[in-house]
Amino acid sequence: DRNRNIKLKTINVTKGQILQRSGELNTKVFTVESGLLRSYSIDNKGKEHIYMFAPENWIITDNCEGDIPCDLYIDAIEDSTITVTEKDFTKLTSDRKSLIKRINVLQKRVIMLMSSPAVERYQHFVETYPDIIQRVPQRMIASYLGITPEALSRLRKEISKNK
Amino acid sequence: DRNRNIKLKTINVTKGQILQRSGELNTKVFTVESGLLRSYSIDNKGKEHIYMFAPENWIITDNCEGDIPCDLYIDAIEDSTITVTEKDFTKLTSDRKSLIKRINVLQKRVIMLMSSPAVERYQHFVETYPDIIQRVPQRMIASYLGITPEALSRLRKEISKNK
DNA sequence: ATCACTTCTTGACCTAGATCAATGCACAAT
DNA sequence: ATTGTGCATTGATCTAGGTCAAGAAGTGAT
Repeated sequence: DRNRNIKLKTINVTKGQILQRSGELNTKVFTVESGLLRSYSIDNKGKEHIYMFAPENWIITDNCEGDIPCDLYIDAIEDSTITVTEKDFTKLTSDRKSLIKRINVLQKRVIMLMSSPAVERYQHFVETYPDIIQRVPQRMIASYLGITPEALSRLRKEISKNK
Repeated sequence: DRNRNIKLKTINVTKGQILQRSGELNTKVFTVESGLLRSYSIDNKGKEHIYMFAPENWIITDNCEGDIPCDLYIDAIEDSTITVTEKDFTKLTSDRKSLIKRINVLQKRVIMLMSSPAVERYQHFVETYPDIIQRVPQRMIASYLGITPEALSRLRKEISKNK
């Protein structure tokens, strides 16, 4: 059984209780036995963006790797009973690792789509995939960012003006 | 080695060549040796939305399960050399299955955030998680959908008017 | 019962980004 | 050279959804 080597405990939490904060290092995974948890990020204007809800039998965690600080807060929307397990990074197959990395990228993308304006999404894309920019037409970058080619053209102009 | 039992072949594709269409059943995973692929969806107005780029060493696939039709098109942005493997659903651990299911949900969410207006995202949410609606305040639903509580209130009113 | 607190709703106004249409530009084919 | 054809840019206008502010209605604590 895959849980043989990871610590596991069951705890009760009350509505509103925070289990994890953004910026913390964290290696915990929460499985909801009963109740309801949520994970969310807070943007630079202080606005909350819910990433997921976790009712009975769902698993909720920030998909951050070992030494990278979390992006998400996790708290209880209802009084809940949950089991807490530690992620065991040493046991990950390379295959699982790449799935987790993929989830990570998607997590960031979802949060950015909800909380960042097009300019920031573009800048983040440029920093993260500088090589891709050189290789694909701008309209495809626009399509990836979720905006029109016209909008991308204008915001690029704006960026270049400001420096 | 995890590839022992899955077919694997290397093929060359030319720029513009389509490897997979939305609506098809598909169990293939493409690994890019050289070149550049992309996956994308087409919304009901005929507009493309790029889900991901896959340059050298990236893996690209529609995360659809065995008998569910794909949402994504995959094609080549540059002439590319890729290896094709078949997904082997029989070999999945329950653990891997749940990771894949999670990626699936995220994939749908990213695409919807890029291509669907708030009303449709709300309706999709209601259909997918009818129980959650009952249990969380509306402002949290709004936060999950990426809109303000005011906007959600108004679009709900609009929906109820139209029936 | 009343006060405090929170959620939801509504209205007036604003803005990021979409849409539509025109123009310019590069590169390929003849 | 010239005629596409697809891409980027620019301008004018429009709209979905955001912001801000003010009620209304529910809920719990004293």
